[in-house]
Amino acid sequence: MDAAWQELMAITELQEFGVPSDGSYESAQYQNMQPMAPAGEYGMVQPHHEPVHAACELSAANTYEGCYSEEMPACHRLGSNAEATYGSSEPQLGQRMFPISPHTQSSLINMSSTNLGHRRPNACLSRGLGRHMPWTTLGQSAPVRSADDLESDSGLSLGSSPPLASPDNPVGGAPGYHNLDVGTPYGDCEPDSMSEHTRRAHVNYPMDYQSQAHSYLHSGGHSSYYSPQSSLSLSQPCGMTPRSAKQPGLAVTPLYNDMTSRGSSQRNMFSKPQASISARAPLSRDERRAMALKIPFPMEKIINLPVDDFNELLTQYTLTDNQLALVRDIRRRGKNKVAAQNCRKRKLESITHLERELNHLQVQRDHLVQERLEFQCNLAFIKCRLTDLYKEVFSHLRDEDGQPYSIDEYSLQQTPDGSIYLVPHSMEKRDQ
DNA sequence: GAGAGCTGTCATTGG
DNA sequence: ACCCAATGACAGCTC
Repeated sequence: MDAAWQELMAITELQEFGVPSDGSYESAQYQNMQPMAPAGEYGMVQPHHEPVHAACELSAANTYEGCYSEEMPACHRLGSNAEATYGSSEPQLGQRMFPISPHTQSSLINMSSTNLGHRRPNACLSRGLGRHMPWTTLGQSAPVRSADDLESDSGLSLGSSPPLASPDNPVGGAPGYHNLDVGTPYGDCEPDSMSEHTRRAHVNYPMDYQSQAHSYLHSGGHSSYYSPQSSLSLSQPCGMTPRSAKQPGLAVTPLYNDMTSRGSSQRNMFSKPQASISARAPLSRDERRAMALKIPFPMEKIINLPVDDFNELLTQYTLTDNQLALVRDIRRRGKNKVAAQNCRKRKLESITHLERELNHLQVQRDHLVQERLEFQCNLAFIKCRLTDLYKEVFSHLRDEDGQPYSIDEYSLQQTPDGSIYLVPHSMEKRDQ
């Protein structure tokens, strides 16, 4: 099964990425870019259209239907073949997802929203819901997995995690994520159960993400806010103010241009396509969600802005409830992710510190034990020496008759003023 | 295949 | 009441 899948995926990759005749997918992609038409309700549709157009033409009707199987058990899909499967084909999901017909999109969205089930109760089951995805490829069974299945997290720099959250998670405080229609957030045309596993797989297949992000960044992913020119304005400043973003026709891509390392790597994409491809980090689940919902500001701001600034930022845009819910979830998850990282770091540092302190105390204890032994030896030696001196003094003492004193009957005692007296033991007992 | 380690996420708690 | 940081617990993934 795995081998068969890898084979199939390999073919798909050829179809998807082998298009450019010059051998440079990036350049071909870029050159093929065309002014964007407003994406309308399908935020991601347009952005992903051009880059994979050829491939999609080839398989638009069956791309998604063809890439994943309905038959493999959900839990099974998490298996070892996931890398081959998702690494090569899943990332293309975001791309291929959009060029397809509205009907297919609706199906995808349904799939997405369906697949947003809460992880905790039954992650497997929730992932398994992907079975409802209308993608059946060439009648071949394959893991069904959403993009979010392949990756999660709202973080800016780190990998991903299992899906959860808001949209799919009723507990997550994102009520709008269920029963999503086409325009709703998490119904974002983006499958929602990407796992860390696949995220890492994407690292091995950066082309997929790269092309997706590329499409989004440079082909008017935020069609509502940006003009088609934005996709071609490679030399533009990366940052964009929210207000300017609101102005139609401005050539800016606010969402991810502003992102940390990821953003910069994307900016370099055209100058050094191959290098940046391999270096690019995959988009996280929340990033892709944000793109799908056309969130008009960068993840970095969503997560890092102080609450006041964040709220002010939100007031600068007219966001739907779903967008607001997503943004707040992204913020919550992003902050918590950083907090968890810091917490673990502190935990490790604490453990390291305690181990170091333990070692130090053990050394100190050993030293004190050794010192005690030395003191005990010295004390024993001094006691012996004192006994010898005592006996010697006694041996020189004589009574009126010139007879020596018996050490058993007398003892020498010293008074505070330094005087020494010979005291009979009988008197000692009486004094006591 | 089991287990350790890593990571993201959620729930909870306290400031 | 709300926000936030910290943290335990859980689950998925990689090695």
